[in-house]
Amino acid sequence: MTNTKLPRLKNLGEVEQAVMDYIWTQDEVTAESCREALASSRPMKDSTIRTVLRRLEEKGYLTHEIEGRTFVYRASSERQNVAVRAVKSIIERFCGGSAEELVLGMVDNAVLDRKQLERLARRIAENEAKAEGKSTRKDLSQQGRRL
Amino acid sequence: MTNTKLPRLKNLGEVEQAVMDYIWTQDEVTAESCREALASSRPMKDSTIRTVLRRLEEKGYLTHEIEGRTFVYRASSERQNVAVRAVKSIIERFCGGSAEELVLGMVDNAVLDRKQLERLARRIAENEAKAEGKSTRKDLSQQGRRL
DNA sequence: GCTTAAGTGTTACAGATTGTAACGCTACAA
DNA sequence: TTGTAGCGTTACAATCTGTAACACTTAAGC
Repeated sequence: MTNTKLPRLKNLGEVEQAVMDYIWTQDEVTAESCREALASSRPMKDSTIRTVLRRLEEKGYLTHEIEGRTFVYRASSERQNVAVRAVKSIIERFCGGSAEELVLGMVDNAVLDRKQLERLARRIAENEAKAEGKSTRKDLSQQGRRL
Repeated sequence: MTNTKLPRLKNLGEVEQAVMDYIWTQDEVTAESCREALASSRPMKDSTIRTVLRRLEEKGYLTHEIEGRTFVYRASSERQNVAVRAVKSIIERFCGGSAEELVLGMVDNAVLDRKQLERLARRIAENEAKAEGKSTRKDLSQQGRRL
């Protein structure tokens, strides 16, 4: 489980990506807040940004609720999960399914710090010990992480 | 260094991706070998696959040499590097540049095994000790890794 | 109640990307 | 010298993206 091969996320265009990048830094956005935020680097009419948002929702990146009569969008999954999902797909494609070498590569390429990695390993090992199977550990993603 | 923000790799279409996936499992391919390999899941005329290969080369994913009169393609960068690069871009986009939480997420999501992670950390720590700054450690990517 | 404005839905459209391939040219092999 | 393996050129439709106008709806103010 958690292993069901989800359909590959559709590619994002440049603007779409930019919008997602912004949204991932926010909790929620409206068309307007979004438009304003990107205005400097990317001026758009409001109908434009709304189209983009709608499309992103179609592609499964966003959901919206209606607040009053305003659409409030938020990233449909947590960033982390999207990230992990994306990485997963990379791992499948590039590394024949094994993440190990990838992480090594990340260290080699200074994407990840050796110390960080050690710390992670320790941290996980500890948690491992305590948790001992009861919490799926999935919940961790909810425990106020910054990611 | 190694940190120069390379231009975002262009998106790949479905077939393009499939072709790359295949090529990444090979050392080198020709249009024909490629076509055959994908034939079952994706029959293509040879002119088709050749167009795809050419486009992939344009996008910087492949290079070719001429052997006799045959184009021999190979992935332009090592898989690992491409993977790391891709992951890097994900990290930038999703995680504000920090890989740490991502890796945690990978563990949470069973992408990476806790044991693997520990092993990695150890392995790296050891290597670290020996290497002690002389080899950039970049070279490791050359040391006959399976990735 | 009527008017207005904020906010959504619908529709359009051009340019780029992708998948697919026919055709034509060139050079090596028989 | 003739077929043919293999490349180069060109095409074309479908889809994707960026961009936006315009029409519709409804809460709010007059």
